[in-house]
Amino acid sequence: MKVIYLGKEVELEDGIIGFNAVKALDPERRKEALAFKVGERIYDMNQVVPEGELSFVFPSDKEGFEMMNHSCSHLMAQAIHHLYPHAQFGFGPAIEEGFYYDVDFGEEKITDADFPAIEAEMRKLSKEAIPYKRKELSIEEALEVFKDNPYKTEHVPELEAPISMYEQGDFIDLCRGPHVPNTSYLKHFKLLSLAGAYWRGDSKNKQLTRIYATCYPTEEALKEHLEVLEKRKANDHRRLGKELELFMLSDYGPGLPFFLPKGMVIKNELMAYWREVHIPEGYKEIETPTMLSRELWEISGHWEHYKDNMYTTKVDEKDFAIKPMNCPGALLTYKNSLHSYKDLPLRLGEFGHVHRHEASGALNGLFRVRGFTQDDAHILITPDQIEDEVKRIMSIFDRMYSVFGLSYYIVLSTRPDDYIGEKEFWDRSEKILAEACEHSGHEYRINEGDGAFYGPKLDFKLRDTMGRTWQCGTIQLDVNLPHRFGAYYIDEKGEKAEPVMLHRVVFGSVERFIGILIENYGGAFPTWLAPVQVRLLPVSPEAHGEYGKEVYDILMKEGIRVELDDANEKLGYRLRNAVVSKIPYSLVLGEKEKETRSVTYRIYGQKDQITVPLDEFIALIKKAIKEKARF
RNA sequence: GCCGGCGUGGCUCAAUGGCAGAGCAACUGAUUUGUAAUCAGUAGGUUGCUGGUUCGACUCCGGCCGCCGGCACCA
Repeated sequence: MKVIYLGKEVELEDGIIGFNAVKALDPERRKEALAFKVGERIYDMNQVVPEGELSFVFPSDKEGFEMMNHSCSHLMAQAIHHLYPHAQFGFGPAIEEGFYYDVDFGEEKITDADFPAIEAEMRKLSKEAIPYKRKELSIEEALEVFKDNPYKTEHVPELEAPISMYEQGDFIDLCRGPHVPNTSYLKHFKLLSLAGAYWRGDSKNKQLTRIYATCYPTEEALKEHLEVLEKRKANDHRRLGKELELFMLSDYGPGLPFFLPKGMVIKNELMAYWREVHIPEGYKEIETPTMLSRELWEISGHWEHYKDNMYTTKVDEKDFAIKPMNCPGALLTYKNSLHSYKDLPLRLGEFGHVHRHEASGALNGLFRVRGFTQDDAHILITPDQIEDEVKRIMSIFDRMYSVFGLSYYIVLSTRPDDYIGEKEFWDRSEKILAEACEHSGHEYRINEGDGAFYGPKLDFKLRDTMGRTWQCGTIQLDVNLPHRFGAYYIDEKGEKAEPVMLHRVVFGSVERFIGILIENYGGAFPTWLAPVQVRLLPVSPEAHGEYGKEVYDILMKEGIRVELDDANEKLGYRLRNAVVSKIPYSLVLGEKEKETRSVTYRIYGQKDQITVPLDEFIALIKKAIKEKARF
């Protein structure tokens, strides 16, 4: 039999299994190979090698890592099976940085204090080098094997026969495979956390206990990963927000962030930047009320569909709701005057402070809050302006995200089952959005059927320190709301026509975006965003404090955010404070500087001391601010 | 909302049934400082709230609130 190996044709005996193939082709690494791959499919080492392009999977490969973790989830399940014989197993897949298994422990309560015992049992089983044996059964046979497990019993009939199983000693599990040859390949693992997870992700179902864990090829790699997890915590925006006094949260208003003076600087700078970009793009800024009457929310449909998430109140026997979205208000402003097709696109921007009663368990720092500011805009266009407008918006997104050095991916959500409007409108819009994604040069995915009932949408996802992704920007097409509000424009023929509305946000929630930025910069903001841009440090406050005050006044007048630290402390101490506060520029002012009207600056994260005339420093920092450069 | 964990001075953490403590920060004084922590002193807590068990509760138990990790949610 001939196979292609490393681009060359090689001869292997017919019916050879993976173990023997690696022995023949790559004898040095034969003990490391976890599996072999022919074409796109991965096989266990004891399976017969079919014809095609052959390669081997090693622990260092992405596929190898995934396999190890998948096999490790079976190992963990076997250990749990030994310690908790009544435990029933749901699903246990590999995930990006490890694996989990959903387990029904019945009446038994499990806490992370039980982890060491499970790990110990896993280690014992690992030493026994129990082989993973693949079996293929009919549906009836599989149901017989799992007759006591309601979860597998539910799952088996949904699969196509033959049903593959993997048996390791006294434990058997339903599984597509492939797996590492035996449990001794898994030595460096750790159980990480415990969580409740609904069976099949449906909150109507029973909640199982999910155990998250991870497995690495070597002890060093595992250690390294655990260190990464620790380091990520140091960049957590909640921690940095507290340390740097950017924002706070109070028990008096869960999910309702307070912006402290330093955080407010960032928020204001972001809004200023937003205007700087949008006004020349033809956006007009509006402001609509925070609270509007029930009748309005009935027209928009929110009263019926979104009431559980709205804060409502009764005034003079009349129901009001605090806005969870800005669209109805924006449409009222649109309807305030008559519009011709010549007015379109009409771009109405608004920093709208909305409130939504999110589930208590969903709240998370600035990422998920109950009150937040959307950098919203509602754009009213004719149906044939969709393409052009979407492209314009995407170029704004690209421009703005790149200023922050943020990478993102796009998700296109298409027509759901319960859509409204013409199917043709949907097809055309989806095509336009998909093309826009392709031209953007960014990674994009399609979420089939996940669009809103009123139109397809593009979501822009940014990643946080912990590797979680958060929706920030979005572009949504909407044919519903303009219709419900009876919005129209006069077309070329002098007839009334219904506009299409685009909802779009770049930051999404300014609060969430700030959270992402805090983590992205590790709290060390570029000069233009830094709450304090310059800290002045007179060498001796007594001798040089006067010059310090002079420089302070000059920089203040130039609009630079400056602080003077003339505390009665050594220079080293005050410099350290400036560094810990992550201030971009620390300026040392001593005898030399005083005499020559100069400053000696040191940039955050660098050790160089550079002395320049004061005027020159002002010019260089202003340039950095103007260009939104880091320094 | 659900599962599990957690809640101690402004911050980070200790004390596990027996007198609530440390470091940092704050304040006072000395020192007058040249690139990541000068020294000494002072003050600061009804241990999230609430009910119970106990001679005695930060510690054990119940309820509530909040936070954290997930799940669900995010038209």
